[in-house]
Amino acid sequence: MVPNAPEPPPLSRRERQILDIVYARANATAGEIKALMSNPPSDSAVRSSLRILEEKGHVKHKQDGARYVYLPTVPRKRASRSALRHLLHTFFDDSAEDVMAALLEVRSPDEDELARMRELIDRMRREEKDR
Amino acid sequence: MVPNAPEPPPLSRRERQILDIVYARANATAGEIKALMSNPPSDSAVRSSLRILEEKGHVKHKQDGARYVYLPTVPRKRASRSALRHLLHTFFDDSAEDVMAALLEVRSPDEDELARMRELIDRMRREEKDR
DNA sequence: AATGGTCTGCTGATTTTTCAACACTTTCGG
DNA sequence: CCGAAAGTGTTGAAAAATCAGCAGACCATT
Repeated sequence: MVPNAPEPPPLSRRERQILDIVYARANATAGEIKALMSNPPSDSAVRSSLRILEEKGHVKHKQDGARYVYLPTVPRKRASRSALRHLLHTFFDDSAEDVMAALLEVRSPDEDELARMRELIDRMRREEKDR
Repeated sequence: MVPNAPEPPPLSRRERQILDIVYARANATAGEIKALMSNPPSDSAVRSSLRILEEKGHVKHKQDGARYVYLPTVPRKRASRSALRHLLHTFFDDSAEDVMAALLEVRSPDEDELARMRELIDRMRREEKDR
């Protein structure tokens, strides 16, 4: 048993799928979530899973007329950093450089985006110099 | 129903945890996997899950004396690109630049690593110019 | 008011996942 | 050689996940 040892993911398969859709969209109704699924279960199955996600604290809902709009409880930014850390550790030996290489390969950014990415690095280097 | 709509993750919670450990280490015995888990189940529970992962085709084993050493069937590089794409889509609206910003924040690379990352970008820019 | 469509909440049946006990085999150390 | 430790393979029970049917509520239209 090792400190910081991985716990199993907290969400089941369907829960994970649904929460990912909610994060990708920023918010979603049950109907929207269902429409975004390939081979979706019934309406009520989607709704049951959302209710469980809410009980577990991963989403909350706002009333929109008669409908519920579901939102993630953990802000996207925070969840994204956590997911990124997990990715770094699992597949990239915690190396930022290796993720970057993969990123460039996967996304093939255009000239403008490359320039902006370069500027992010330069800005951080400047900040490190000021330290 | 939308083209490229997300499927639920193919692995259950415990399966996911175990496969992530196998990827992080490159290979592992059942005993090693168990040792790396917080609050692990019994030996035989870990082994059962590994056997199911193997039946599902996610890992294979090599015999090492009396012991099995488990390896991922999908190469780490390929799995990492797939995971990165999913991360991009779920949390970053498919923006490489946004992932980079998160990466810099999460990892706080040192001067050497920043320089190497910058060089990756510059190399890609050169390649784009040659196109 | 009646009707149809869309929604929520609940429930129990079914399926999947998780688990550990146990039998057996192999390896290691005294 | 023997016993203990470490390993594999199997199995069935318990727990968790998944599902859809259904009742009722809400909204829009006729």
